[in-house]
Amino acid sequence: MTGTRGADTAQLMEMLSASLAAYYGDFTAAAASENLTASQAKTLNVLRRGPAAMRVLAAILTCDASNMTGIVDRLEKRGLVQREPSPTDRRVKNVVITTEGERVIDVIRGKMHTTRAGLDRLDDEERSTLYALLERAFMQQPATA
Amino acid sequence: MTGTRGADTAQLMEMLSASLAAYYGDFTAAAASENLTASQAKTLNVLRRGPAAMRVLAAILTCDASNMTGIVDRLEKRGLVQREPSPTDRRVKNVVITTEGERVIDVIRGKMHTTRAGLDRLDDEERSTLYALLERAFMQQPATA
DNA sequence: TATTGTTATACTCTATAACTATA
DNA sequence: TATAGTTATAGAGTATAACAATA
Repeated sequence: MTGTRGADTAQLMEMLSASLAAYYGDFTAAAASENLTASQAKTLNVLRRGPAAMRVLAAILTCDASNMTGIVDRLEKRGLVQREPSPTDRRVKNVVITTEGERVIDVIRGKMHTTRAGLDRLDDEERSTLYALLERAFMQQPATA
Repeated sequence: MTGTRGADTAQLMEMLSASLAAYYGDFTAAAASENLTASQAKTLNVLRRGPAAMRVLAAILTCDASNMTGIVDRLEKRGLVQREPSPTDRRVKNVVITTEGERVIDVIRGKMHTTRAGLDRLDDEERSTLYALLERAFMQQPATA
């Protein structure tokens, strides 16, 4: 665990790439099993924590605002989210997840068996270490939060 | 680094999700700066290590074989890859990266400033640890390699 | 004037099904 | 029969530009 092998930047980026691809594949498959695309599931995942304006959603999903219209349209058509007018700014529409939407995203999370099995191979201390290292490397960008 | 905070599965999966978004956003932006989509750049990245048949590429990129036709078409039209007939099986076409393709994917890798800066925050031992943990968690799936 | 959300447009990615040429 | 690659098709994601309503 303290060796130097496999620690140069190129190899680490390859490992990150492969790991994140595995995670993303697991997420996409779980979403597909509920007939949702990855973008739709990601949107539900964000809304799971609370309502957000269209513009805010687009910023979080790093896509153009015009894309959110279609994504939210499809989620709304399936009754997984709802558009509500903002009380404070009549230009803004807040998107709210429905009870059914919460149910579906929770099911998807529960279906990420590959990721869960992988994380289960780590003990508590290793999981804390992994969390801390990812946080250091990815969550402290100067102006990307 | 040995604390227990932030180590439960749900939080760790959130951190993975956020890390993925940061990494993928960095990669996508770098690819876009060279007028390539993420799928096109990912294909070049795979071919950087050697030729591969259409079918094999599709398996690695986890998409249907029919998708590769279009992706490789566009890369070929820009002179970044070439289709070559397999000497051993006349059904198979091997896709080979060109010198220009190698140049472009190397440029893209070099432009992943956010990811590189993040990894630079870790010292050698931390990088080795991160590599080992990711390998344990994601690279030892029973039948997904 | 600037901003929010939408529409229109064009391109890319994606899976499914059907096709061809091989094996 | 089965497999490799392609084509046709349709749905979804994506960015750009232009627009109406609101700030």
